[in-house]
Amino acid sequence: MTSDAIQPRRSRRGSGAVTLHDVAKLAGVAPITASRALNHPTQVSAELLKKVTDAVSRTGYVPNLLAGGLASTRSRLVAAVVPTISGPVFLETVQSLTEALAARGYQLMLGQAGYDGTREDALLETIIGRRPDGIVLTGIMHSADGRRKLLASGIPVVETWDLTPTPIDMLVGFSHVEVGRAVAHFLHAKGRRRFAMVTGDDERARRRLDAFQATALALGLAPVRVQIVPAPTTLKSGRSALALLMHQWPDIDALFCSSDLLALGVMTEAQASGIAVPERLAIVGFGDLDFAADLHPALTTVRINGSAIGSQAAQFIVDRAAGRSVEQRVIDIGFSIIDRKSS
Amino acid sequence: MTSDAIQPRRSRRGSGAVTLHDVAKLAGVAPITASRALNHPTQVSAELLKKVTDAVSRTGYVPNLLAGGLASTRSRLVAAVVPTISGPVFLETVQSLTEALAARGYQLMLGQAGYDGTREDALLETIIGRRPDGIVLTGIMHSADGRRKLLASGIPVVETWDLTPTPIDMLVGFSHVEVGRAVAHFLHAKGRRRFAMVTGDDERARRRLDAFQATALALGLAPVRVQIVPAPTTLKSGRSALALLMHQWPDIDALFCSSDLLALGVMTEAQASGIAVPERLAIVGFGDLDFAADLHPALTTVRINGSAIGSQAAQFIVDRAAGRSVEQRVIDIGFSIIDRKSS
DNA sequence: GTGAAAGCGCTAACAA
DNA sequence: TTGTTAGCGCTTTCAC
Repeated sequence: MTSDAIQPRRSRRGSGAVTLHDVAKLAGVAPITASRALNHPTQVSAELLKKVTDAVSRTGYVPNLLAGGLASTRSRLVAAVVPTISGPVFLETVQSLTEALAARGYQLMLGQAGYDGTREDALLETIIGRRPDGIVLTGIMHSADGRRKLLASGIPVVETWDLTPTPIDMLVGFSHVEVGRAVAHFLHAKGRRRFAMVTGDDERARRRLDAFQATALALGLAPVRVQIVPAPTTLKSGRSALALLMHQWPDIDALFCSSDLLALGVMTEAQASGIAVPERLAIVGFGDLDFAADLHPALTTVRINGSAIGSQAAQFIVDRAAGRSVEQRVIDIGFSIIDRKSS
Repeated sequence: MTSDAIQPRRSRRGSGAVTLHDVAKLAGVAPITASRALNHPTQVSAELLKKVTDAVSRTGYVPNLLAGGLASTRSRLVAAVVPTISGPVFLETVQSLTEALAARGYQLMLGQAGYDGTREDALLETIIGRRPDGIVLTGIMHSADGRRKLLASGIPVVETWDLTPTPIDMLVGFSHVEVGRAVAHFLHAKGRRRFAMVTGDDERARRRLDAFQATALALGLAPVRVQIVPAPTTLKSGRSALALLMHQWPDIDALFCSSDLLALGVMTEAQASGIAVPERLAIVGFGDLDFAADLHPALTTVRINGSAIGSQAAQFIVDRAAGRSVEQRVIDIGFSIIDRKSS
C-alpha cells in the first residue's frame, strides 16, 4: 500500500499522515516556504513552486486544515443553522450558500437546531468551538442567551429570511408582514371575499397570518378562518387541515397556505373530495418550491429568492473575512407573488 | 459589553478569545487540570470541578475544537457526502446520522458532490483536510482517484445505499438488483403484463432498471418501455415522461418510477390527462418519502429504511473511533414494497 | 488527584 | 525571494 520511497516520520504522537515538513524536506526547502508555495503561489519563484507541487503529488500530501486554522485564526469554515434539513424551504438558500462559499475556498457546515429550539444552545456551543469565519442563521434562533453567545464570540453573523428590527450583526431577508398584506390584497383583487389560512406553528408564519388577517379586516371582509398545524408542515397536515376547514366553514373561497407542501396537501384533499380549484377555492402557497409550477393546476405562490439570500450572505461573510467593512448591513431581498392557475 | 473583571490577554497573534489558560488562571489551577475537569470530570475532585466550571461560566469560555482536534488527533467531526441536498432521498439518512452523532458528541459536516462527480475530488481534499473521524458516502462517488485518496487518508469510511462487491472500508446498504426484481414480481402478481419504467440517469437507478427488465423478460412479458430522465429527478420530468410514454405505447399497464418525486409527477400528469390510476395504470415509486402515503391515490413504493442506514453508519464510525474493531463490515439493510392504492 | 514539559501541524512576524 | 523563530490553544506523556 504505502510506497517504499517515502519514510513516514515516527513519533509517539500525531496521526502519522504526511505533513508539510515531509513535503518541505523532499523539496529541499524550509517548511514555511512550502507553505507559501501552496497558499500564495505568486510569492515564490516558478522553479521552487514546481519542486513543491511535485513533492506534494509524490507524497499525496493533504494540508491539515485544523492546524492551519489554528495558526492563522481563519478556519475557512462557515456554519449555517437551519431548523431541519428536511424542510425544503431553505434548501435553495443553503445550496447557493454552499456554492458561493466553495467558489471562494470556504466550506459549509450545516447544523440543525430543530423547530422548538431545544438543541439551539448546545449547537451554538459546538459551532462556535470550531471557530468558523462566519455563521448564517436561517429562519430561527433567538434565545437571549443564544444572541449573547454569538455576540461574545465575535464571529460575523448573518441572519436570513426575516427582517428583524434589532439584527445581531448582518441581515438579508424580507418582511413577513408585507407578504401577509400582499397576499390578502392579491386575493381580494381576484374577487375572493371569504379568506382562510392554513399555517405552520412557527413565529414567522404567524406574522404572515396576523398581517393577512388584519388586512382582510381592513378590506371589510369576514374574519379569516384559521387552521394551525404543527411545524414542520407536511402534505398530510395540509390534507387534514382542508378537511377540517371545509367542514366548519364550507363557504370559504380563498386559502393561503404557509408552505407549498401544505398547499400540495390541500390540493390533494380538494381533488379527493371533489372541490374545484380554483373555481370554488383559490389556493396560494409559500416558497415556490420546484414542483409548484408543475402541479395540476399550477400553484400560485409567494416566491422568495433563496439563491439571492444565500449568495448575499456568502458575500457578507467573505467581505468581513477580507477585512472589508460592510456598510450596508441590512438587505431587504423582497418577494413576489407568482400568479398561476390555482387562484 | 465585556466584563471589567476579566482582562483578556493581549498578544500579537491569536483571536483574543477566552482560552483554557484564562479559565485555569481564574480557577487557580494548571491548564491541564482545567482541561481534565472539562473532559474527564470523574478524574478530578468535586471541589476543583466546581472552581473550574464556575470560571468557565464567568468567562463564557468556549473550547477551541480546532486546537483540541489538533492536539488529540480526534476532531469529533464526521463528514457526509451526498450528491445534492435538494434530493430528498437521502434526507432521512442524513437526519438520523446527524442525531446519532450529536448524541455522542460528534458533529456532521455535509458536502455536496453533484451528480456528475465533477466536484468530487476537490470536495474530498477539503474534507480530508479537516481530519474528520469518519466519512460517510451516500449514493455516489468512486472515481478510482477518490478511492485512493480515501484509502490513503486512513480515515474510516462508510459507504451507504448500495452493496458493492469491493467496499472501500465499511458498508451499509441494500441490493438495487433485488429491488428491480422484486418490483417486477410484485407487479406481475398483481396481474400487470405490460411494464414501463421512468428512471433518473444515475448508476444505481439503472441497475434497478436492468434487473426490472431482465425479470420481466424471464416472466415472459413484453419488453419494458423505458424513459430516461436527467438526475436529479423532478415532478416535471415525471409529467413529461408519462406523456411521452403514453404517446408511444398507450397500452402499458404498470409503471415503475425511480423516485417518488417522479411518481408524483406521473400521477399529476395522469390526473391532468384523465388516465385512471390504478385502474388503467399501476404506479410504483421509490423512496417512500413523507408524502407518498398521503397522495391520492396513496402511492405504492419501495421503502428503504434511511434512518437505520444513518444510525448504523454512525455506530460504525463511533466504534472505530473508540478503537473497537468492527468485525461485521458489511450490512444489508434490505427494503420492502409498501403496497398502497396506486397499484 | 494534580502538574510540568513537550509537541500536534501549521503560519504570522520579523529578518536576511 | 527565502528562512528563522515563536507561537496558535489544546492534550499527550510522564512525574509527583
